[in-house]
Amino acid sequence: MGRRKIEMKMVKDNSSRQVTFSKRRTGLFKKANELATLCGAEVAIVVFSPGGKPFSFGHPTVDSVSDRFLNQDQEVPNVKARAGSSKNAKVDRLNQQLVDVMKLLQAEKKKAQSLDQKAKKAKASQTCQTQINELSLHELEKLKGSMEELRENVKTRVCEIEASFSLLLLAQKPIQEADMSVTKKAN
Amino acid sequence: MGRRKIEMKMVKDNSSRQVTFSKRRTGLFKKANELATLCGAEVAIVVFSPGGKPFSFGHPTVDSVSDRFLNQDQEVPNVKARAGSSKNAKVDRLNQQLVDVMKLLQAEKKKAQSLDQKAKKAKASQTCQTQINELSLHELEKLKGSMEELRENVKTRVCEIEASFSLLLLAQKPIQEADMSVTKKAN
DNA sequence: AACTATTTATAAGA
DNA sequence: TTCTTATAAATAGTT
Repeated sequence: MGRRKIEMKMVKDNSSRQVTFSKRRTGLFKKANELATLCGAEVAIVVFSPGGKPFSFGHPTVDSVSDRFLNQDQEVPNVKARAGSSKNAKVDRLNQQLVDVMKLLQAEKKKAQSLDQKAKKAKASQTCQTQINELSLHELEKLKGSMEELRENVKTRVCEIEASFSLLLLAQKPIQEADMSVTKKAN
Repeated sequence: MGRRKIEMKMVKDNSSRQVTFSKRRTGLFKKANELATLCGAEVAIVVFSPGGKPFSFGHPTVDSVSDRFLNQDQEVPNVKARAGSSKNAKVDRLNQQLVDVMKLLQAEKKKAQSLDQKAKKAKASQTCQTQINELSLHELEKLKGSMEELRENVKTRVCEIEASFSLLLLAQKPIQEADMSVTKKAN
């Protein structure tokens, strides 16, 4: 959008690139502001310059928007049980694992509920100092264990899903590059 | 930028506002993509439409960028050129959601660790009956909350993955249906 | 969803 | 860096 049309490739010259970045970042944030103003939309943008400096724009704030994004409550989508008719075994496998995770979560939910109840009981009998002290400590330990267990279980499941997903991607892109973007840091 | 200049105020007409949102959101994401491409910058955008539907753009991914933003101190990750305008948008989306889950687990893990430490502290000061009684009860409540939060977050993520997965399955079917199954519920 | 008259963004240049 | 300006790109209103 200027004197000349430019190719959509990385600007080679370091200095020009910095200039382009500044101008375009300004433009991007302006556009974002207009979108928010005109449409009443919530917008959050985070940008790192080629030099690694962070910039952000948020309406109302970066945090509020990203929070909303991360905690999107969604109802449970109906599981399309297409496993039987599928031609793709890998897909079926992935699907099955998702079901497994759901079951796992259900189980953990029950477990957590019983822990909740015990916690409430403990709180109710708070008047009895000594007893509750020991009890709550006990529950604390159990809760800790439960939490670690839950964390481990979910982590395992996610790893499994991830592995199958990589397979799936590879199957869909026979000659293309492996999807490194999925790679996670191991815990 | 059109037939007429418009005031920078909320568009009143509901229908026009939706149209404006669609057009401008597209433009915003395109600009973001250009910024990332031309300058090698990392960009993450999250937008909620006036109707509450979430949209996002990330280069390399929303999560990698927001993560870097939140933990500003890490080294510069290499930018795997992975534009949001990829051919296989559905796969990209699913891919990203998997990354999301991993990120979530990381966060929860950290949280759980800090809770563990507090629990240990509580245990260490067990000698002081009254104090520990109150403290452990407090931690018990926090653990409970944390656990519920973890459970909810994971559930949500799994739902999202499942939704995208349904999409993927549909996309693989010869007779493709519109991907309404992935439509997010307005908040 | 396409079209186009205009406005806006911006690549070069100063 | 900031400003100027010729031109490319985005888009508001229309069909």
